[in-house]
Amino acid sequence: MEDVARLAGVSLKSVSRVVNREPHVSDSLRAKVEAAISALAFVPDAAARSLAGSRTFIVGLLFDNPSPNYTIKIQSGVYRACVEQQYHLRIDNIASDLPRAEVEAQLDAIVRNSRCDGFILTPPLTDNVQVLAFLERRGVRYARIAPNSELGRSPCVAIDDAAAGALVARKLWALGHRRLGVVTGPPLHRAGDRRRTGFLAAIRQLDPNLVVAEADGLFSFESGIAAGTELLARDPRPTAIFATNDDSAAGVMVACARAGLRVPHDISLCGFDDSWVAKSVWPYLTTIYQPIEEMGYAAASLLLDRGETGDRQVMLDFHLVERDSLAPPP
Amino acid sequence: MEDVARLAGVSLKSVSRVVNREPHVSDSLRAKVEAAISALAFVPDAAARSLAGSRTFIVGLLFDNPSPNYTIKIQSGVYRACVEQQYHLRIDNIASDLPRAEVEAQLDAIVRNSRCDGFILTPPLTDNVQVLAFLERRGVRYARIAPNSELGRSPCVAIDDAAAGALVARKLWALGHRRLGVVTGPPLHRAGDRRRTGFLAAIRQLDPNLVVAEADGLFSFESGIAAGTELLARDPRPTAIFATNDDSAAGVMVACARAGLRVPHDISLCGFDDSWVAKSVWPYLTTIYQPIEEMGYAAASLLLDRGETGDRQVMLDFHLVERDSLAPPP
DNA sequence: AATGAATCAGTCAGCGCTGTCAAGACTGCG
DNA sequence: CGCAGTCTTGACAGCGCTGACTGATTCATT
Repeated sequence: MEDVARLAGVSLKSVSRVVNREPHVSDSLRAKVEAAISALAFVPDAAARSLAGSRTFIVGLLFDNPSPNYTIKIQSGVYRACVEQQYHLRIDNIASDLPRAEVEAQLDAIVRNSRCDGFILTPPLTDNVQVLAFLERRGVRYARIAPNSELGRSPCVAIDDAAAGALVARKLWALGHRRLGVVTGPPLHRAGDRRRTGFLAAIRQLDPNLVVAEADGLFSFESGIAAGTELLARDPRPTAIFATNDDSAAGVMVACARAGLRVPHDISLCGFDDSWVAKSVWPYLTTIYQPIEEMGYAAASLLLDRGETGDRQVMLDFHLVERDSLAPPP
Repeated sequence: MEDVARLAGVSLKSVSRVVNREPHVSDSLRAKVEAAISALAFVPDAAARSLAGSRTFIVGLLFDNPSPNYTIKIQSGVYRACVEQQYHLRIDNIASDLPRAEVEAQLDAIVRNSRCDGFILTPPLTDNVQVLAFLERRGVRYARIAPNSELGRSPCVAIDDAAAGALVARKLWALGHRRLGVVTGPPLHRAGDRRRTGFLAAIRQLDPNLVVAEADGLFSFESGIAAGTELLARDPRPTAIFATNDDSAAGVMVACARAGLRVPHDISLCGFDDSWVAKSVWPYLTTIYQPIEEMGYAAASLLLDRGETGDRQVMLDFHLVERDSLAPPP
């Protein structure tokens, strides 16, 4: 930095000002310093910056019980935002299904050790009030991905799960399906439940008397097989099933195959997530695309735009990815 | 740290010595300091440590074109090792299929910005000679995961892919299969090729005259469908197929279903990786388990045990996970 | 024209550690 | 017993930056 200052003919502090984009710097000075910086390929020392200043230039990404596909996408989005803003990314796992004290101990260790400037919370952590309270008590900034409670409490990014569920409902209806089934998500997964209620509400609007068959799933492949089997045993048998995530949809597909039913000829199937499984099954799964990578990116941006932009809540778009698992009823 | 020193009645430097496990520290002093440290729940400041010392306590994990399942497992292993050794983990993606200069530019930025104490390379980066040379030129330590060339060049961890291929061969043989097929991996994937050649060599040993049918795959689901379809069209049709990774095995399974063949009753199928797909298909896939998480852990340990243990090359165990896709020939 | 407020640039201490050097307390050996 | 060599501890500078402060201008206001 000293070299930069000397080359630009200014003080150390001025270089620091330019690097940190501080206000009250004249254009001419900024230009001189920037020229010197690029001439010398100067890279500020992160350690010194965080030692001297209060920021650490590290963003912490907190996962709990991560599912690979989801995790990797979130991570890459957050990473992209970090690179853009010259931040570093730190990943931490935490087990939130332990007793309260232990969860706090883990968090405490992470917060103390990492000294992150802020954290990004993913589901189901994102709805864990205990975690939120802890972070707030410590005065740590955080942004939440796909929260389903206390939206206004902190910056967060999500999609409208209910509207997405409704979109699926209208799509199946438009194809002519009138005997419908839904595979639910885990009891505590609020987003999953919103997909379901959005779906049901849209159907109710289309035909108040239509009863939709429901079977409990856990967002896993195995639970999908079980739920699918259960649904296929109903009389009348559904002609279309909406599984509220892709993994359980893949399970339903297996249940169909075992029941001798061809997708989509005999039965239509729609998933949710557009995760990697959607293209690891045959036929390829029609599903709702969630911009997971974008959500990570948006959350990190929210966290790093130090309150400058007013918009603390970002709703992202979803859409239906039409592949090969939907057709009119037989 | 000052508080710790005061409480223990020693100098700052002595606390530093204990924290850094430096030699020539008496037991009594160490005990005093450790007591004070835990009494005050002292956590050394990473920024100050790296500013004052030469180390940064950061490990960089480099990915190129990551596949979610693999990535997440490697990452969690590396993470575990980092936590144990009080290191931080930094993740970086690099696109290695660009022109040489651009690859170097990316690496340069990462190395300069992150100031990592060392890097961990994953495939296919792990075999990229250009990257290795760059890192060495910069004097940066690195460890490689699953390399397939120049093993002695740096610390690395791998499994014996050829032996694993041979294990599959003997297993299928023992079940009575004599008409065999193999789905290969991408042309440049050395580990995949070693699985294949290990398999072929073992078969040749069992019966020098037996010809194994081969079809090209790319480690993807889609390529597995194509390769499977091709193999099933052969005359005589194989009674058992070895796909050199799980994704392509899942594709083969679809090809079987489309050909009206039931796995494992009509045809046996074995994958490789024991990735998450292996339990997202029906029937569950019999496959070779690779300790991917352990590989990450071992690589990080290798990197952080600053040359103290002599063993610079770690071979990890694999094993056959017997699930439901193997049976005697019909 | 005089006053206060805002803008721009600089000085310097110090963030919390570790490396270097040095001094004192031992040890073993002739 | 004395001396060199080793072990154990401490004092102190300084790593590369930024925050707080200060002074010199310029601008807006009455």
